[in-house]
Amino acid sequence: MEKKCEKHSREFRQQLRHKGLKATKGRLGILNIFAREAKPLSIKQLQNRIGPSGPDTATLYRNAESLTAEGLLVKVNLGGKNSSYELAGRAHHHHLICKNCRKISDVTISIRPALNLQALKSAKDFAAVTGHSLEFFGFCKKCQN
Amino acid sequence: MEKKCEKHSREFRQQLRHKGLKATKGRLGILNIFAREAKPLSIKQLQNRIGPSGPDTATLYRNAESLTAEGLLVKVNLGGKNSSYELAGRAHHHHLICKNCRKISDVTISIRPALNLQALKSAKDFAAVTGHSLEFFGFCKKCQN
DNA sequence: ATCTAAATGCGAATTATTTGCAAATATATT
DNA sequence: AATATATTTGCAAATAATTCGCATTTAGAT
Repeated sequence: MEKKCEKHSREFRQQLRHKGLKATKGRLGILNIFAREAKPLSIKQLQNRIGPSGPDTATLYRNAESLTAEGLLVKVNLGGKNSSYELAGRAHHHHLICKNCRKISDVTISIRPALNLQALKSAKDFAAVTGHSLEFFGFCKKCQN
Repeated sequence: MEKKCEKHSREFRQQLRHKGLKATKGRLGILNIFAREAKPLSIKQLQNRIGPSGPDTATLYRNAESLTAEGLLVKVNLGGKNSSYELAGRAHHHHLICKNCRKISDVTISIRPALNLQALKSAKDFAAVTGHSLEFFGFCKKCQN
């Protein structure tokens, strides 16, 4: 497990350098957290995982932004009042959120490629559809009542 | 146009009463704004439309919440850092947002009914999928460059 | 080892949203 | 129409979420 972390770190270090971002301790820490937990995390959650020795809140925000801009993270839109992020590079997927306990499961949608096309056809004043945000809401088995 | 507004107001008044909410001047004003402008509006945008004589900010937030809870408004998730709302009761639709100028167009997706089902099948630890949020991003014709 | 642009910490500033409470008011009741 | 009462509102202040400015530090190039 120590090894796995280091393997990740090495990869992350390369990716960061490749994108022109410095491979700081803080950034590697952030990326490792996301690698360990394949779920969207808010800045606050990220901060809790990293602990008080980690980067300052402002730095976390700045890094979430720069890492997202460079495509190492993706911003996820879970409907709460704060943004969440997760590691990019995983297969394209969506989320299903329990409206009661906020548990999140990954979801894959086979008909997904057709969506952007349909959207573009449906809005005549648009020239391109570059992406979408699709999140599902419901109840997990524990919370069905 | 005066008449249309008043017709709306009468309907809204009934709906509010039916839901057990008082038909206050503020609420009718809010609903009329949303009726006039069939686009998602943030609290701040709503406030600008209503002007300084309208309800207090706190009241706008409270009403957005209560009207959403009772199903007269729907909360929309456009990825910004603040929530938007629009009038419920219109045909189910999604939005396409221009990443440059933030223009919003309505979008309808024919394969939509299949989505929730696919999501449920895809997440084995969930008992039900009750809804989803689907928004598209791209560039409008004016902003394609 | 040195240099430099990029990144960080810290505190303060914004922005977004919520809360407590007294005053106002929409409706049901008389 | 006047009254009673539970809801709603305004206001001010609290909290949460995010951003900014700037002096200091540091990763990576030389």
